[in-house]
Amino acid sequence: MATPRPGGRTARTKAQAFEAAAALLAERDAADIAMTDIAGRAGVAATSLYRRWGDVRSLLTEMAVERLMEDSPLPDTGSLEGDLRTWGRTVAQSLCSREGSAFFRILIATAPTEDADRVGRITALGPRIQQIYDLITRALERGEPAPGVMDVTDYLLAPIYVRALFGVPADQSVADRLVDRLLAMAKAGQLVSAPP
Amino acid sequence: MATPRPGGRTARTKAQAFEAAAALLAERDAADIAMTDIAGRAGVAATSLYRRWGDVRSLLTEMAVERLMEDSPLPDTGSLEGDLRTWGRTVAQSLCSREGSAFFRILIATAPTEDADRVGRITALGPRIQQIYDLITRALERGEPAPGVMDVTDYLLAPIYVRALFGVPADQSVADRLVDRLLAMAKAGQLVSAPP
DNA sequence: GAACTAATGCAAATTATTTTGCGTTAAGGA
DNA sequence: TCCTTAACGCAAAATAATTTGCATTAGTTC
Repeated sequence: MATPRPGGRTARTKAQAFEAAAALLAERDAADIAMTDIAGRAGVAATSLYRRWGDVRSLLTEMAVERLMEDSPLPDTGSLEGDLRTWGRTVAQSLCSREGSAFFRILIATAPTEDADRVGRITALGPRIQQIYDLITRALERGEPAPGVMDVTDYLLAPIYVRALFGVPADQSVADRLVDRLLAMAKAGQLVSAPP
Repeated sequence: MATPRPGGRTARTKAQAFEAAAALLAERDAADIAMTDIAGRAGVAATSLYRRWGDVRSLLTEMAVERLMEDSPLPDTGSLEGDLRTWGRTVAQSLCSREGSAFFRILIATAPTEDADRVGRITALGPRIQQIYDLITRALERGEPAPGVMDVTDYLLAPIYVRALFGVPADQSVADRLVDRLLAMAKAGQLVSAPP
């Protein structure tokens, strides 16, 4: 039978490969990174990488997803405003750093275009959507009025994403302003407040 | 002296190459397109393409920029609301089509990460920013109150871009709703109205 | 700690990509 | 029309990327 071995050596190889990939991505463009380069810096045979990931794209994508998820955990401040503010700042800081921006762009660049891919593309957006959903659900459970998931996506996440993609700096004040306006719109009753 | 020859044959080669590139991009992922493939479909020698564009990335980028600019011309309806609505619909339709989405992702994927690049990355965003600027300037000259360029970017362009990138469909009603809320915010005085 | 085998490394073979040299075609100006 | 030469096509050479076969290492189970 085929018994998988996630232990010791395998995990070490993956860690080395991901670290090398991240380092290379920090110094040059994704399109200029070859499997050979990653193998060389990681101190690993290129054959191993080919056998495990098939091609550079897959390796880079997997690495980027893993790294991006490590950042921006879900806060719990007790109020929607506090949660959104904290989360917005974290996301902005994570994505607009040089590293975060590169990871994010990798996800978009490598997302397949085909039909089955829609799932793949949403994968990149998905986890954050889930976080938004959780924040809103908690607010509604507390009895607070809250905007819909798509509203938060449109008016908080999207502006941050666009800044990250195009290299426009986004500090805390930018995130704060976005949150302020989102909440103002929600209070003015302009956004749909759909309970889960 | 080196006299450039943009005429006949040169233009034809470029047109054939771009058409082939666009066709290939419609059926497979950008990373799976080789210079050889484009040359083959275009009925052109690969050497010519290498000599002119250097690599596949440059060719695809140049093509995508050209094609994206052909769409979404600047409207002039006489009112800011009308202009924004028309323009928003056009941009949404252009970017969220299968083809437009692929072109747009190419721009982001191939934009260099380095320092000098900031210019390069903004290139993709730039033309639309200019359009926004023009719309707003016209409105202010008519005496209409108008939001700032970054406001339109954040609340109209960014949501559309994010939908395009992640494959979320965006029809006219989505664009219309975004415009409505943007204008509502502007009227409520929440947005900075900075004259040029 | 011995047997089993997934995962790795290494070298050679294979395939794909990119460059180079040179003859040919055709645009642009006289 | 004729001349000049930019842009092209073709074939061969040079590089780079990927695959394959086999020996070796080291988790995992018993």
